[in-house]
Parts: sequence; structure tokens; C-alpha cells
Amino acid sequence: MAEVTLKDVALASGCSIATVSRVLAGTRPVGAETARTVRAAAEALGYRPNHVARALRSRSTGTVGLVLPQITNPFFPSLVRELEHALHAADRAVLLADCDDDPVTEAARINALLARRVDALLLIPVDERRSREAVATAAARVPLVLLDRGCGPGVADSVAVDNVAGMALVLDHLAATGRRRPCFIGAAGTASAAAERRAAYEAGAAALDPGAPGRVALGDFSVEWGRAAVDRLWPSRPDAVVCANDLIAAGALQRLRQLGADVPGEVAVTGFDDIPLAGLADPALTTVRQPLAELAAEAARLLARSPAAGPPAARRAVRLAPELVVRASSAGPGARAGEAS
Amino acid sequence: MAEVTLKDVALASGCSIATVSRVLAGTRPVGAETARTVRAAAEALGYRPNHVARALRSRSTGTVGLVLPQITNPFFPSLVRELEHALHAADRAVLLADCDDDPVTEAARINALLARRVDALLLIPVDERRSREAVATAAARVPLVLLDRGCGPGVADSVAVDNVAGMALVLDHLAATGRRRPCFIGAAGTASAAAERRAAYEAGAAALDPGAPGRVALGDFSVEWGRAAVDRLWPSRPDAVVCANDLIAAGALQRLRQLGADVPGEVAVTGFDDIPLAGLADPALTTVRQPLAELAAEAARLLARSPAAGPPAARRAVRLAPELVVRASSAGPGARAGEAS
DNA sequence: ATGAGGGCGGCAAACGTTATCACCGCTCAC
DNA sequence: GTGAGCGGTGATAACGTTTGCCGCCCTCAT
Repeated sequence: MAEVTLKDVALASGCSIATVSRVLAGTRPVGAETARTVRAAAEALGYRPNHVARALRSRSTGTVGLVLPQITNPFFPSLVRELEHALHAADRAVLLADCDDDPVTEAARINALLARRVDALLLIPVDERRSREAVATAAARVPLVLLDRGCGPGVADSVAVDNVAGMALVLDHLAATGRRRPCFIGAAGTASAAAERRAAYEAGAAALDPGAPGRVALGDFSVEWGRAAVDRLWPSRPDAVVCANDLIAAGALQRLRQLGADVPGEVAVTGFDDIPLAGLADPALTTVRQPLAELAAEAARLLARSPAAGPPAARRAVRLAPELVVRASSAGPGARAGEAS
Repeated sequence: MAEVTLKDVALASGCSIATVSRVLAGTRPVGAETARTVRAAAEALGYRPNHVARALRSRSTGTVGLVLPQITNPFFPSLVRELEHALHAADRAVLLADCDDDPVTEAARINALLARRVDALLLIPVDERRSREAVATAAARVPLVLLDRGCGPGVADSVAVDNVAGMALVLDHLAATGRRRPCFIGAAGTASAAAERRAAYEAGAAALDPGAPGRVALGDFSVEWGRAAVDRLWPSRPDAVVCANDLIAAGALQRLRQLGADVPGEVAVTGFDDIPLAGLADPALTTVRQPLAELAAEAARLLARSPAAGPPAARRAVRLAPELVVRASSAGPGARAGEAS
């Protein structure tokens, strides 16, 4: 039951510790015969390498920290899943940290992870501005990749969905299905997702109808705000409600139904992110799906880069193309509610 | 920028490495004057202890593995959040592993975590039977606490909600609001949550109405099954549909509405777990809330115990009391749909 | 005065690996 | 025939801590 170490295997296979290490780690070529003997001995003794010792010596823990604002935000679990799988495939373990949507605990968690000597950090910043300092200092110590949301220019590498393209998909779809009077429920603040989606809507809607690009209401990314915004926007009778994410859309949908509006007959509703809830809403929500697996793969790839790599200008910002998922909530204006599905 | 170690601090403060270690770790009493000097030096140099070296020497990484079936299951994120917080409060980092609902990858992840020398394992087993072996061997190596679901008797300590009590709360509530012809949509299989909730329903319903304890349909814990089960059960016109979890209930609700049933006027629907979706459903779902924070705290507490602690008989199985959350989906039979809220 | 005891502090040995260096024996080319 | 080159191997020094043990000095009781 005692822990079997390299020394034991060396003893049992009649060669030196160094050789055993080389065989097992494959660091350097080693004689075929010796290799076989060593492997047999290791197997027989049930040797399991000690990652801690390895980490101490090689100065690399094979561990990456994953820091996110709130795991309970329904958009994150799917992303976390993809990240976990991508990283595990690269033999890296994931140290999870939940920030409670608070920049202060975020900084604390980052430090805790750094103290644990993570090889790299994957981070979804809580706030564009208030996360910046902690992120910047962390980025100076380990490779760091920003996910989903940005954090100011040149702070670190980042990978996210192309919000502008996504919003364009939505507007094109609405235009193609005959909607002419859209409005937008978005989120205030400078967070990249909020700002980009908002700007993209305004640009796209203006192109759609130069005369009246539709009203815009700004709150936060929540169901409650979706409900409240509908109360504000519905009186002007838009024929499409474009929402900055699925939570807002879920709230909007709920309130519209309570108000007796016919979705999608009278008004279409669209979301963004394609969280699991989107397919379950009634009517099912048309939305923009993020390429989660690709985002994760790209993030994992970026992580391989060196820590203080070059000047800030050298930061990369990867943007991946989203996909439109058309569901019942945006069926043609003539359609009656519930007709789809 | 080079890493500052105990040696540097020792040099700067004019005492030995051992003393510095003792001051910083508080292992043994040390002179007040010396302590101050050391602390000042450490502060000045920006010393940050190396957890890896510490782990190697002290044979404890301060890390626990969290293994779960599928982070995308909407019940888990809230639980993960509580666990992360509870563990962080105890200065332990969380290594996350997602099993894709597959016992084989589950075993692989457990081994990977063990190789990383986690101090303990927190595990939500994928399957009552097929997870058993991997769990048992893991439990022999480190303290292991089973969460939410059991895994056979005496395999490891476990902490979960009291499913029987929860189901009783639901049935009492339904009886009190005049429902007399309940039915149950549950999950097949031996998983503890499925089996316990099913058994509890049967016992409770039989007590409610000895003549006809209501029909039971068994599938899995999914929205799709909820929809399908309603098709099977609705023809017999129950006045309450008791679901084994919220996903099933969401599906049932959706299908019932499609069929034109009046919820809750004609038929009440209840769920279990109180996932975020429950409050968003329409009508909002009456359900049983799990005491997540308490579950997490209890799990963290149990983790402190020793590894191969005593005979299997000594395993503890903590059960915590749930809470009934009454929402619109089970308002009195006389109520019209949408009247609540 | 002297021995016992206790509070502090230092030395050095682990912990289990990987990395550096040297060495050995062989082949090949000159 | 000898030196260079090279694949394979072994000693051994790190990596940064914690910790057991010893020794110092000061105090107090005898």
C-alpha cells in the first residue's frame, strides 16, 4: 500500500532511476530491451508517477485555472464542458474558480490560482473595466486567454464569438421573413458582448430601414429585464423584438404572452447564445448559437503560447463565426402561435 | 522577476530557512522580534509560497477533485457553485472533471484526479451500479464523499437531500389543495434519486387514496420524457402530475399546454430540485428546493475525515431536509391559468 | 554554583521527480 | 590504428518546502 516510486521501479528492473524516468516520460531514446524490462516492472509494481514531484522539478503543473463570473449563468456550463474536454484531451487539469460576479473575489481567485502555480489561466472577466488590473497583472505571470468577453484592448489574448456577424444573421433573417419594425432589448455597460451586439443591431437596423432603425432599451442580461423592457417597448407595436441574449428573450417572450401578444404571428422574438433554455421556451426561441467547441479548442490552442509574449500589440483576438438557429419564435408573420413544432 | 523563495527571505532577514518557514506557516512559536523581521522581509521581497513544493513535502496538495456526470445538467451548476465556495473558504482548490454521463470516462477522470494527488474526492456518480467499482477503489485511496446520488450501500460517505421527505411535502401540498387523482412521471433505473422519489410517491399516494394510488410512468430525467409521458398519462385525466424532477415537469407542462389542458385549473404539475428553469416556466413550477448550501457545507465537513476510515459499516449517509416551493403550477383547482403572479 | 528545563533557532534530511554531465563502448572515417 | 561521433546509461544535483533533531542560552530551583 505504500507509495511506489521511481526508485522502487529502478531497483526492481535493475537499472538506474534516471533510466526509468526516461523510459516512462519518453524524454530521451532508450534501449528497446531496457524499456521493456522497465515498463514490465512499473506495471508489476503498479507504479503511478507523482505529478507533484514532477511539477516541482519541471516547473509546470499541467494545470490551468478557469475563472468565471458565475457558473450559474446558464450560458457558461456548456462552455465549461467544452473547455474541460479540450483541456483534458491535452492532459491538463482544470482548476475551477467562481467569482460570484464580483471583481474583488475575482482578483482573489486569480491570486489563489496563481499561488497554486497554474500553467495558464482561462478567464471570463466579470467586468470590462474593473477586472482589467487583476487580469493585466496575471497576464504578466502566465499565459492568459480571455473568453467570451473582452477586457480592454491589448490586455491579453482573447477568443469570442463574432457578435457583429451574429446580430447580422438575426437581422437578415428577420428582414427575409418580412419583419420591418424591429426593436432591441440589450444590456447597458461597456462589456464587449453588450456593446458589440448593441452596436451591431443599430448598424444593421439602420441599414434595414434608414428611416426608423427601431427603438432600443438597455438594461442587463436578465430575464427580469426582458420582462420589464417589453412593458416599455410593446406599446409602439414592433413586429420583431431582438434581444441581446436568451435570458432577456425568455423574459420578453413570457411578458409578451402575458400581454396577449401573438408570437410569432404578431411579433417575432430572437435571442442570442442558444442556451438550453432557448429550445424549451414556448414558442421555441430563434437564436444565435455560439460555436462552443471551436471556442474551447481555440482557447486551448492559444494557451500553448509563452507568458509575456511580445508587446501588448501582439495580442491576438480570435473571433469565431456563429450560427443562426431558427425556431418557432420567428416563424413568418402570417403563422399562428404554436403552429410550428 | 525571478521567483523569490524561502532562501531569499532567510538571507534578507538574517535568519535560517527553517525559521522563516515557521514564521510564515505558524507551525511553531517563534520570537516576536524575529517574526516581525521575517514578515517584513517577506513582504518587501514579495514572497509567495510555492504550493507545489509544499505539497510535495507535506504530502497534501490542498486540492479536492469534483467529479460530476454532466455540468450541463441544469441542476449541477448551483451545486457546483456552493461547493466551490465552501471549499475555497477552507483554502482548498477545486479540480473539476466532467464525465459526459459515461461511467468509463468517469473512471478515467477519477484516475487522472488521483494521479494529481487530490486530497479528497467529491463525486456525483454517473450510475448506481456501473460507477461502483471505480468509486470503491478511489474511496480506498482518499476521503471520498458521494453527492446527490448514492452508489450502493457502504461504498463511501454520502450526503444528499431527503427525497422521501421532499416527495411527502409535494403530496401533502396536493392533498391540502384538493387534488385527489395524482399520477407520477419518474425515472426508471436504480439511481438513488430515481428510486427513492418513485418509492416515496407510491407510498404517499397509496396513503392519500388507498383505492387508486395513481398511475406511474417511468422513463428518464429529461424534458423529452416529460412530454412523452404526458401523452401516455393525460387520457386518464389526473388532477395532478407529480414529476421526479424539474426537467420532466417542464416537458410535461409544455405538452399539457399544447394539448389544451388548463394548468393549474384542471391539473397541477410539480417538479423536484428547483432548478432556475422552474421559476421561468409558465406557469411557474411548484417544486422541491434542495438545501444546496447545506449540502455543500456538509460535504466539505465530511471531507475532513480520514481516508480508509473504519469498516464499510462506518460510512455515514447524511440526509438533509428539503423545502417546498409553491408556485403557480399548483394553485388551487378552482384557479384559472395565469391568475397567480 | 550547578543541573534541569524550556523557549528559539539552525542544520540537514527528506519528499519524488527531471536535468545536467560524464562516461562507456561501439562504429566509422581518415 | 587512432580520434571523432554517437546511442545508451548512471551519478548526482537541483526544485522549494517542512520537519526531526540537536544545541544554544537564559531562567529557575536546588
